[in-house]
Amino acid sequence: MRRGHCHRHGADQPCTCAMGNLYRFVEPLALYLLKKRGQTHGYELIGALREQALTDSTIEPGALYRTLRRLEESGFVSSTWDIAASGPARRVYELTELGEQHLQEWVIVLGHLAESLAGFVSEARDLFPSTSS
Amino acid sequence: MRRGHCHRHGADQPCTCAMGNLYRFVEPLALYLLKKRGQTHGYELIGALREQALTDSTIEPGALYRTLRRLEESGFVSSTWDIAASGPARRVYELTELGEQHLQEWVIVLGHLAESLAGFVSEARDLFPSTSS
DNA sequence: TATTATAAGTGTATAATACACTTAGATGGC
DNA sequence: GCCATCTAAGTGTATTATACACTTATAATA
Repeated sequence: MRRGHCHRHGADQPCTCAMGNLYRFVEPLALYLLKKRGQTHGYELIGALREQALTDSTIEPGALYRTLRRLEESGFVSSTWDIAASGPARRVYELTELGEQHLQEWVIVLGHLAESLAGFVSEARDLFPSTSS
Repeated sequence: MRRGHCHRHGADQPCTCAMGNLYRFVEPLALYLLKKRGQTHGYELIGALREQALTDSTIEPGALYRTLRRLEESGFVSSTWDIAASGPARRVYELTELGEQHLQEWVIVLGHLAESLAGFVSEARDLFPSTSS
């Protein structure tokens, strides 16, 4: 997306697309959804991510599938093929013990980030004269 | 930095370095500092960024200099050379009108992100049994 | 039989970061 | 005068994350 032009969300208000590539937090979101749902497959997570996204950009299927692959290589999730269900075979993922720990680490890191961002936003707002009232 | 190993912050608690490449928010931080300080040069901003960083990783000189260059190409800042001061010549930056608007957009976007992150962290914490008490 | 929904990807370009390295002016110690 | 150090502004290049398009294949439905 070219900076300053967002065709998806219009010109009503600035959105992450128009600000360049913002981190989408695919990894912690995937770990969180796996923890919450127990077992799931990628395609189902794609739907869940449409409602969970932390920015106003949606997370792409490609990004999710690659992230799941990497999480498995790192030992944070394990997968098995489900060929019993109707439709194409599903690769069913599950959090490992290590993955649970990793999610908890993400929660700590993102907690700090949320606080820092809130503080920054508050300080930055003070630099501009209030337009309301 | 290899994931899971942070030589800078030790093993006391998870840090952004060990979680992979997290967005460092160099652009909004630079815009904010320029708004706050009026006129500054890159080297001074590097020092300021050491105290303002939103993650526990410091922002690198290389990233800042490239960001300032890009901001100028986009018309968000303007620069002039200061050869009067002692030492090597300084490229002195200043926010433009467009840059002020862009900073305000960043504040809106990061405000939303801070809220989303705080909500996510809160929901994720609920998935783990409390260890305290 | 053709279309659509489901499911899991790959290809490839751009963008952000990580770490190392370079260039060059000024200052202070010897 | 010479060398180390501080100041200032970069560049080189590899890795990681994202963006968007595209492919493959199974099953259900019209």
